[in-house]
Amino acid sequence: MASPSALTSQSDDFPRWYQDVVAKAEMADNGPVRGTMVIRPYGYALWERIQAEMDARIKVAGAQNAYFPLFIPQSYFAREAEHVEGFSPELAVVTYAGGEELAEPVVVRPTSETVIGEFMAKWIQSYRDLPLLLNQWANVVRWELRPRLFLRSSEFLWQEGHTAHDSYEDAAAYAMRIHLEVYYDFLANVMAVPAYVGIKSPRERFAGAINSLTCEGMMRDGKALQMSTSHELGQNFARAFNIVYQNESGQSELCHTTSWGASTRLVGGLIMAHGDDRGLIVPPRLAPIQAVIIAVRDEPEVLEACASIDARLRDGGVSTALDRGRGSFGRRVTDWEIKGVPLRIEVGPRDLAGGVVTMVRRDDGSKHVVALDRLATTCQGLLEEQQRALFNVALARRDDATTDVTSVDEAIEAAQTGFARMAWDQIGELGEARLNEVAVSVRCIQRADGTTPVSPDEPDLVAIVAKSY
RNA sequence: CGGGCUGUAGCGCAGUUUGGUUAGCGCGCUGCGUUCGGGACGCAGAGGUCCCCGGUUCAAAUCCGGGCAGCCCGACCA
Repeated sequence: MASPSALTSQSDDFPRWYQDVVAKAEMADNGPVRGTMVIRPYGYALWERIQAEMDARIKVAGAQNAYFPLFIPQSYFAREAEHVEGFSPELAVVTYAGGEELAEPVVVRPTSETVIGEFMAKWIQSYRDLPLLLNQWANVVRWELRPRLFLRSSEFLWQEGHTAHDSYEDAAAYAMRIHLEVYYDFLANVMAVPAYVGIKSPRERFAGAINSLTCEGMMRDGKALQMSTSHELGQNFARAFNIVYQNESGQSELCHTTSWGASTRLVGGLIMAHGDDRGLIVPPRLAPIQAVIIAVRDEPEVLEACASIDARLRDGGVSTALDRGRGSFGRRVTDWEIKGVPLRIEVGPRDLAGGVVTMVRRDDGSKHVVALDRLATTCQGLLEEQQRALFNVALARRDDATTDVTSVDEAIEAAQTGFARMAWDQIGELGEARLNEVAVSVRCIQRADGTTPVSPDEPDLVAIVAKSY
């Protein structure tokens, strides 16, 4: 049955729908300074889940967490020409502190290649010190003129990995490993987002990198969102910061470095990749609350039953919330739907009389009457099914909205509603410029089988073309 | 940087043209009661430097001058 809508519908006005979800699911607010963001507890809980899953994968890949300063000497940026050029428009610079003008202005980090490079140079002496694999969880500042909560804010949270290796091959292999085993794996298996993987065109590459790997997700309005990046920095930063090591025969050599990151933008991606007209849809493996137990009535027997169901589910490893029946049923249901909780467990007098509860999946709204003695296993089963279904639905949607084309004009047309796929060598620099003129871009370049190439010079590569956030 | 628009309760707005008693409305909020299987309702309440400064006037949210802030479009940047 159609209920009066709490949100602007996606088809009506997608950006407005997004803002409504962020506000009504209590995820974030605008901060007092334009472009800043207050992340509210529910939004932060989602970020903490993202952090936990990615951090575990990062550690499996061998990197260790560390922390570097927020303030970076301005002179550091000048050392790598492309890097400084790329970042200077969005730098926030402190020129006055401690009651006086600073002798050297201090940059608020937009990314940490430079400071970390400085310290890598200090810590690396010998080939025995390599590879050096670091990661940090931090906030960064990139001054934004057109901010949007989670997607583009002047300050945001992220993870940035920085590594140094003794060879180009080792560095490239590590960047690829992070790209696939941390980011792609997390996106596919936790966030249920089937990302297109590939490398960035030279034009879209990170400032200072020799190659950038990317995971591009399709949002429900058909636009692309870059969900992670992994960069091969070659010897650019090693040269700028003198990151050298002695090889086995005693000669000094420059390191090869990488950097890679994913940010709170992923929360925005989560909203737009799965959300529907009823609000957010959180995949069960990511959900801070996997099941909400709703007391249909605020009555002692019902509340008691809810408390015992809650305890049993927690014992069974399900993270739960308990809704104690204050306020109207419909309103409470709607509020939990907006928050995207995967499973709603309704417990009312009618259920209890029959020795059952009613479970409702968030993704398809299907109702399941479940006997009390099969609570935990059924709950687990429905969560797992929903996790799979979300990925499969997103994959089908992505493939349906991806059109193979043979000309730039066709690519532009396809990009109005989805993605276009086209031979990379048929686009060329000129074609890419024409795309950019109409706010369409080459999101990534991949092999025909969809895997990530190691260089843009491989033959027969295809480009994924779309509008983007 | 150019053009357009807007600042009134937590949010969204009306009122300003034509100055006039106590500045309203919707949502939200507080209390009580009835409700509760898909966004409930009644009654009673709380909440305002009408962006700021100055001027005109018996009287300014309203008229005049100056300032500040924000939004949209364009340009720039990626």
